[in-house]
Amino acid sequence: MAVTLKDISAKTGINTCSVSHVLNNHPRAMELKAETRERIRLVAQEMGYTRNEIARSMVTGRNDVIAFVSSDIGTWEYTGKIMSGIMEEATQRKFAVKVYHLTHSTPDNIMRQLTEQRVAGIIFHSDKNVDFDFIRNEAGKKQIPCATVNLSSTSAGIGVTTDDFQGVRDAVKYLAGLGHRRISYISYKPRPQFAVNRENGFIAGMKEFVPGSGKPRIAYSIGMENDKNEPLIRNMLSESDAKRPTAIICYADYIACNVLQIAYQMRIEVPEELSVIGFADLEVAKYATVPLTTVAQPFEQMGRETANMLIDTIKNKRSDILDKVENRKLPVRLVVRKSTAAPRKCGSS
Amino acid sequence: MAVTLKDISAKTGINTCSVSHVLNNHPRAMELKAETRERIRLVAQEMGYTRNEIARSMVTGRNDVIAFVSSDIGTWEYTGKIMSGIMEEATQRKFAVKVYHLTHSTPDNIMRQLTEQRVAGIIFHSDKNVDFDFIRNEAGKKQIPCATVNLSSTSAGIGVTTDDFQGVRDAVKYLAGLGHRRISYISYKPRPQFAVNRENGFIAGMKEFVPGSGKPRIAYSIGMENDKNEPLIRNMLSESDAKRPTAIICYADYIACNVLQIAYQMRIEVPEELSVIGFADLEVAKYATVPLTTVAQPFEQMGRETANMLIDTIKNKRSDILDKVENRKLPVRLVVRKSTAAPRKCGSS
DNA sequence: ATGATATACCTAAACGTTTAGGTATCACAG
DNA sequence: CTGTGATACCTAAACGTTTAGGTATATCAT
Repeated sequence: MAVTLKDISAKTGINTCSVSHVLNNHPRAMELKAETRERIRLVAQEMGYTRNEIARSMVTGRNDVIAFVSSDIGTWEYTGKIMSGIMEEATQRKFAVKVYHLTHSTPDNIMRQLTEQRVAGIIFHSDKNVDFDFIRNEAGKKQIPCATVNLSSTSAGIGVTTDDFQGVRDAVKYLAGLGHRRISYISYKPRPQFAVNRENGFIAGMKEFVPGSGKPRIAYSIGMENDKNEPLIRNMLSESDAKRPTAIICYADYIACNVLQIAYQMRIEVPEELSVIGFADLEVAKYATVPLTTVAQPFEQMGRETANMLIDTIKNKRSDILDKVENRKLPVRLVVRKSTAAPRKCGSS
Repeated sequence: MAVTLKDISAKTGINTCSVSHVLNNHPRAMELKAETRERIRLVAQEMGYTRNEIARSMVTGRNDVIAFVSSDIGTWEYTGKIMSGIMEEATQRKFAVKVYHLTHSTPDNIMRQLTEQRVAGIIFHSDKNVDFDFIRNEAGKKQIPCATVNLSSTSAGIGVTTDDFQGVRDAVKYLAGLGHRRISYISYKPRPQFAVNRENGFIAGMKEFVPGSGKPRIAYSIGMENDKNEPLIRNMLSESDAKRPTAIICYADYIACNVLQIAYQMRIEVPEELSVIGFADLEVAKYATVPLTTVAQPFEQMGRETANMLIDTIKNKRSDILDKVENRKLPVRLVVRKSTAAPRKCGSS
């Protein structure tokens, strides 16, 4: 169907391998007359030749494709940002990206596809740690480099996350600076690694910046669904004025939005009577009716750096490098919007 | 490196092609003794054989990969949902999905990659119509089936969108049913096809359900950035009580959120004094402080149906089918939340 | 006239499959 | 004891590249 080197060879009278050399700018193409080279290029152009990467892959044994395996495509908005970062880096380094959705397939099924298709490396991304171990082990056996992104697992390998600890600690510092002392934190119940890190950031921040504030006040959400958090938050905001927190930090923007919703229903004004801080900086933060102060995670950069590390590993592929451990924690940044202010009673106003 | 058919052949003493037949459950495998088949399978298992799809692709001339080409990865939250739908359908039909980001590359560069990598079909997705024509033409020349998703272009080909007209018309109908008569609409200035369709839905709805309401009130936003719409909206809400709209329908959820923000700043209560309706049903709609009534688009379904149509085309590949025109408009659904209610003055309350 | 060197090409083989066709052995009918 | 058909395999070639090596001709010094 498509034009092949053989077709060009037939038309120019030059053998396929010389044609190949010319069209790939292989050094050996220099052995041919400049005029011949020109003629080959011209004919290739005219006939609409595009090289067959599949055939090329077969003979070179390389396949410049990385796999992005995720359980969260279409679930969380940030997954798209991570992908965008991966794509940027991959494109720049001449790698293509294939996507695999864990939800539509079992891990072993995906692992089979990945090996059959001879992907050069795997980037894994999931909000559940469980699936990963299987993929990581299998990839290890098959010598396929593997990295994780936004997955703060404790297991070995290469991976990129954000500095969750620092993020919440910074938030506490900022609130303390505004004069807040009764700060509560909403954490996440199953306590995956990232939730633990954020929680520890809160505890450390309170100890450091609000000394003498006693036992840190932490409540546990059990998930993102809107209604699940309502009792928890309502309870938190129903305390007497003297005990009620003047600020709440949430482990996620969505939870912070829930707080805003319930505060609104309870006629508690934000930020005058209550400051609220989220985590992630999703669109909901910008578009909340009172725009949300939040800890912004650099999702695109996470994607870029993960792809970068993975492709490095692929390119220096040696078995010892497959066992390398490198975890990068990218710094996060507090974005101050309108949901935070100095507390009413104690302070300047 | 990896185990090949030849290795299995060597170990079992059976030639590669018979081994191939067995491992692919090819009918001709039946020519072998059951015992031999078992032995081959066992050895393959033991040696950890996984077939090389690259080699297979080369000899069969097929490559079960579809390309998702988008300019919006990481830009709009719904892109992930569309992808998820595509992946679901593709996985089920044994196709892999490669992703290409228009932003990190030029259209002709991407088109070259697509042909070099011999993808079987292309799904195109962009908020700008421009890029598409080039890709569509080139794909046409190369006989690569091509479909669009969420791109209401007027050009030929296969594509899936939502029924934008119906969506806004339904929204008007619903508001009219609540007793609203002064309904304004915020449209989008460059007026791409989808914006025109939604606008026409508004005009038709007003004519049908709010007869005698005069010239439809339409304002034009010039984009999504928060600050760009503020003067427009502020202006709209600053009219005297007798003239101010009691309801605003927006062409997008983000704009509706802007309306909520500004209404809040202006102390106009939603929904008591103002009803607001968005379009898309993104996360911001659920998490707005007053959860937003909006027209929900079935993004995942769009993805599924697009992939479905594309793969059908790939499988019956004949040149005449490449010119087929099929545009599906999926129905949308009004999701009523808390940003809409009967207007205060005229009506039940 | 001989050999060395450079120039401008060409050939053969390989990558790992699949496809289409071929063959050796045996049982059994006539 | 010849021919037919089934059984259980095997061989050769192809897909489109790339890699490594080979060769024919011309040029020039000795």
